Amino acid sequence: MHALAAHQRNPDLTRQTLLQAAFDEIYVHGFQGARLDRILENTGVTKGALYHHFRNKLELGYAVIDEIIKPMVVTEWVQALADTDDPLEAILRIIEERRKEHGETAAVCGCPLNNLAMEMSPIDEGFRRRIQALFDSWRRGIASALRQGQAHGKVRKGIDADQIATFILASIEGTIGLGKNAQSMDVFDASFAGLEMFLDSLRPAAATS
Amino acid sequence: MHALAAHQRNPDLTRQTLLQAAFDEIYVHGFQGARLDRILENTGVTKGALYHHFRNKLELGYAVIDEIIKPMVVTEWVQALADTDDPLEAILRIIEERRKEHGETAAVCGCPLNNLAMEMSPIDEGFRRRIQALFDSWRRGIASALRQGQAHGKVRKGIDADQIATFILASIEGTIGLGKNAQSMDVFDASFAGLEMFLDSLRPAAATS
DNA sequence: AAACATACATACTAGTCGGTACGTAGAAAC
DNA sequence: GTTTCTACGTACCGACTAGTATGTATGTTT
Repeated sequence: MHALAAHQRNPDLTRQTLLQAAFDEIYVHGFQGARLDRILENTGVTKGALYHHFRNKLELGYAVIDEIIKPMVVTEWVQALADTDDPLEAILRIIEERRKEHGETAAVCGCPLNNLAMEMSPIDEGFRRRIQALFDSWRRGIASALRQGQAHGKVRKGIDADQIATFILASIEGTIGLGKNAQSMDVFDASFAGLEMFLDSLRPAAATS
Repeated sequence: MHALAAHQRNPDLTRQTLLQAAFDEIYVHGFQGARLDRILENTGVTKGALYHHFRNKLELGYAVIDEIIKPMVVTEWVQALADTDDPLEAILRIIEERRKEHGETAAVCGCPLNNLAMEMSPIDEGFRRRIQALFDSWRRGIASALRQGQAHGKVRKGIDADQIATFILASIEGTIGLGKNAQSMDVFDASFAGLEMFLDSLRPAAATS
């Protein structure tokens, strides 16, 4: 609360504070359930400031995707997979890292991108397109990592990297989603073990390491 | 619109009409985004009738899960899997059946149960518990079908049926979710092909059929 | 230091939406 | 046929909420 100092002036910080608070609010309540007043209360920013930086609620939502969620996908997944020789191991490692880092919140609130996808895709085309673009770059990141893995003999050559990447992404989101609903790590772990099994089945038959 | 005749009296029909319209409304807009006025407009039922049958919006939402969505899960999945010897083939068949039957709507709006799970799990415990119970029976249905498949030599014996069932369920929901966002069958098909591959990997090594 | 644009702050509004109060018509009971 | 309960119908309200109008302080330019 009151993250900004009393009467100092710092537009970039104000904007960033609003974006982060909006992300948190949307993360828990969804976009439609998000209340601007709650964002203002949590930041100490006034309504005038908010509407100075963003034209309306929808633009704020779009900005959250473009400036908060997109960098998350890029750094946590696309870049993290860019230079790996063993994508199958890397994917499992990233998931476990994220679980430790985000902790309880992620278990309860799930994946911010998928939440918005489920809520807004049928309702608002602007949201849908932005979200689809992110899922697409995420999927392409996995696919090119898989191809790199194939080149290094860590992944079977017979598989269609794009197809498998899509399924891996779907499995990850599904796993997070089930865990979010159950709010128990057991469900998440069970599904995660299945994913691990599937990824193992993508290894070349002979050489294991 | 105006699904009920002018001044005829039929409380059971009125209630059912409201439930179905509420389901449709929630399916598209989510529970928070659902508007009672729109439900009334689409049915021709008045507000007095609605509040005669349901105490408030939340109770209506609960009733939609208990009386509309739960039967869906039971008939379309639990019962459909109950008496099969080859669950892997059955799962693929059910998904394709559902795709043909529900058609465009399901592609755009996804899985009603998963939508509510993503939206309401962190917000309302009553929703969360009901949804979790449905996912649980769904998962148990898959697991017992897998065990039956193991008994009939259609599924490898080495696997943990409960674990794999959880992952299969997660993959299904993830696949539907990605397809919903992309609104193109290509994405759905790609992920579906991956699921098919995974299910194939669960077959016994030697005997194929 | 005057002029101007940016970055807020405050007060208010128009509209929406869940919910309620109250009335009434039809059906069942007696 | 009167009472009584169920099943609605109508009108309205209070709370909330996105958005706005307008004022003002701060930094920048010239």
